[in-house]
Amino acid sequence: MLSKKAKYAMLALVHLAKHQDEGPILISRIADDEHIPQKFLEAILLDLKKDGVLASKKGKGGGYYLIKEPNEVNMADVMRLFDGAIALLPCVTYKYYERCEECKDEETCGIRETFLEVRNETVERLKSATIAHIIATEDSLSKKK
Amino acid sequence: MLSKKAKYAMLALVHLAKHQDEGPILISRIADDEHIPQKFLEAILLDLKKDGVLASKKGKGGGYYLIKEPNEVNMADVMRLFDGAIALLPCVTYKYYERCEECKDEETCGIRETFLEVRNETVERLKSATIAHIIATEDSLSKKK
DNA sequence: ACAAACTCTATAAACTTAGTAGAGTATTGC
DNA sequence: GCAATACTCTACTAAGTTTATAGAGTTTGT
Repeated sequence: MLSKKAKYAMLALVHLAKHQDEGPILISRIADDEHIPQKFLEAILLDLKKDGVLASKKGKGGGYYLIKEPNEVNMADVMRLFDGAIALLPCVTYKYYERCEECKDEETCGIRETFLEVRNETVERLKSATIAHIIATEDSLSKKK
Repeated sequence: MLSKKAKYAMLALVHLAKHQDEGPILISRIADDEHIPQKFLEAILLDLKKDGVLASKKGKGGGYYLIKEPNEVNMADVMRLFDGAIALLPCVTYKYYERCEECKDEETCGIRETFLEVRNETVERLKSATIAHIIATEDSLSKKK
């Protein structure tokens, strides 16, 4: 399962993209609008800033804003930032690779092969899910309704 | 991430399928061969028994054995049994459905839509990953090597 | 100077995971 | 019938993670 952190981060990013033309957005506003505990959100936005997705301005008129284009920020990266690996087994991750202690032969492990395929599909799908794509999806879902 | 329970369950099931012709298999043998803590494995096999995948025999000559065909047992079911939902968001699961507290409108949520697609792909892939399929994969990987 | 607003550190409750201990129950072989 | 074998059940626990909260600190604009 996605952590609350990752989920909140995604909501905040979509919010920031939607209000990109309004200058810096207050943490308190995002927290209110998206129903996220403010103090918790502060830490999340800070992480996104350290990761180079957002920037902030202090003092009056301050707030957070996107510094990447909405089509350059994808859910795979967000998920990795907050929840670590996307794969369901440590032996099929790239960045977080870890051998399974109980594994006899990784190269011929059928379970590994299965979860490698799942991982690849998921990563591909999440990479194509950019903020821009999510907003477009929401527009299209709204029209149908 | 997959829990150890689910991983161990998969290893045990593959083991049982491979030795299906030898009658009941001892917990201790599976634990030794697959490098799984025995006491932990006992609980896992019991769960699989309650779920109707395995049966057991007590006393001398006893042990566990498959009562479903290897092509009828898939990793989606195993994962659901031990780890709950396969989906990454509670709002896109069928059996474990839960509304996201912070969600404004589920029907038009772009994040939900993304993770619904991921879920569907993953479930499909894991359903096709039966024990029989995993063993066949291992055979084919061994030959390549 | 002062208020606004982000930043940083510390702490904690609740929950989950992974595993252990030990007594209990059923079955087989002799 | 009895001893050995092997699964079953209940209870417990250590460690780690998640989801926060509290409060002091720092920077900026006017």
